[in-house]
Amino acid sequence: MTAPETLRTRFAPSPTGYLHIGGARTALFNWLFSRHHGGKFILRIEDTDQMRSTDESTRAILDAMTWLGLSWDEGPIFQAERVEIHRAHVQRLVDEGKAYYCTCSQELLEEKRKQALAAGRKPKYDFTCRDRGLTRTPGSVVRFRCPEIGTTIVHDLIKGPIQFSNDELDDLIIERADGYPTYNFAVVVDDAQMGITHVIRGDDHVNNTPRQILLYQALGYAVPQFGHVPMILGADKARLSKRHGATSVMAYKEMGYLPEALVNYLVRLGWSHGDQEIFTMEELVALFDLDAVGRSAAVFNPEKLLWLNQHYLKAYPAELLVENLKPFWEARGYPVSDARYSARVVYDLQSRAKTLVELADSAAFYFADAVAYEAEAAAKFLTPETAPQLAAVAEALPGLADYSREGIEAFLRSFVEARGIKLKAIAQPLRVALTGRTVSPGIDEIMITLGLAKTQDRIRKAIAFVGRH
RNA sequence: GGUCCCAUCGUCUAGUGGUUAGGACGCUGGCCUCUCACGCCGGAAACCGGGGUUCAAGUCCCCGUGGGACUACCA
Repeated sequence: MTAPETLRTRFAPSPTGYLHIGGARTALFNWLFSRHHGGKFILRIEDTDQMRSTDESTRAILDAMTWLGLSWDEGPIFQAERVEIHRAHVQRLVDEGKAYYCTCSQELLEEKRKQALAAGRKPKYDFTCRDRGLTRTPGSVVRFRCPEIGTTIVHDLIKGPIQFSNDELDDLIIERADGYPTYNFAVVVDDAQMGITHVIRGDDHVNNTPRQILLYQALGYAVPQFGHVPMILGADKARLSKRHGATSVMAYKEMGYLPEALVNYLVRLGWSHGDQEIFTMEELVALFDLDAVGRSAAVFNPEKLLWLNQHYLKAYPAELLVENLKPFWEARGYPVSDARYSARVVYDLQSRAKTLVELADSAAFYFADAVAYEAEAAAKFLTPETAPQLAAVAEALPGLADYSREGIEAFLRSFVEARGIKLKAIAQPLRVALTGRTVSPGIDEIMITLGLAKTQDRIRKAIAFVGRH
């Protein structure tokens, strides 16, 4: 009796750039799928393109995955380190007559492709070298002998069965002249050897799948299950790219997005659970499965991501948000040594910001030594008429029995009542005195966070400011 | 050109033969209110087209149309 095989998924990016939105969603789906089913998630770096692969890209991808919370159980495994294994597999196919050497030049091939296209024929390899019985020579490549008859069916977990006629397929190159395997061959060998049971990837790979299935069969390996997730498009319905705005996961971190928001946004692109919009990671692990993944492409909608970010921002415990804010505050030179004060600041601001950047920007007045008054605000509210009122407030404040939000609120109400003025007649001058601006958190909130001393000090400085103008 | 995939509000989506076609973002009217947010209540907004099948079709089938992917010695 054999134990049930553990489910194994993988994410296999090529290190030719940062981790982008589409790749992140593919990784997320793989991660969630394996977690949901108690399987393993493997990370493999497909770096067989020696020209375009870089270590920086590898690092950037790993960083982005870590930031998103997509931990891997095995790897990273570097495909380029496995070339000997790939070559051995190629050799096996050659020995078994399932693959052959080809010496057609790229130029000639390109020429023939053009001609075929111009003549309205399908541009596939013309079998020139197929039965020449060539051996390895400098510059030769290895081609897979693809069956010319029969059909190959991809039983896609998301799209259902997809049928391909084998004669549509090609004698694809499996080993390049430089001795490195091509993508379609390396994935098959690696996925087979790593025991990948479920290949979940972008649906730009569906047309590769029948060739890969044929390779699995030629190699005598079990064919895994496939699930092709739809693409992510830009607003113009074209494949998402830089011209649609930020596509790098880490760019979103820098723009002040929370990983929870990005994950939540990404998972809803193509997957749903009834009407639910907000999911914790735990919920996702419990709920996610391929049967609820849609088949159609989705347009990336930055507004909704922003809304989710705002949602997480206001739902986050202030103390935790302080940690996320650190790099942004440091970049602005705020003195943030007092953790309690920082948390109070965040508490005041978190329902008023859509990103960490916005939050950090709006926190400036809390950390400034001297309030910088906006010209218009000062002109309108820091006047000889309001100065006496401000003075009266500053004077009364120390006598407050209850220096709390409620206490301050009550004080201000009785203050304006006694003077027969509206609350806003004192609130706006106070706001400008305290923050320099006409838009800010509530007066009571600010006064609490700032504390009595700073509050009085700022009011007095505002009065002095009036005297000077 | 060929092969393959896809098609519900502007966008993300629910829907699994019988619904006033639901939710969310965005937009918008109002309420709350010391400003700004938050929050709450309301509104406009969709089944690509044409044929079938069926008593009944957004849901099933076919054909169009539109979009996308692939068609490399990239992955």
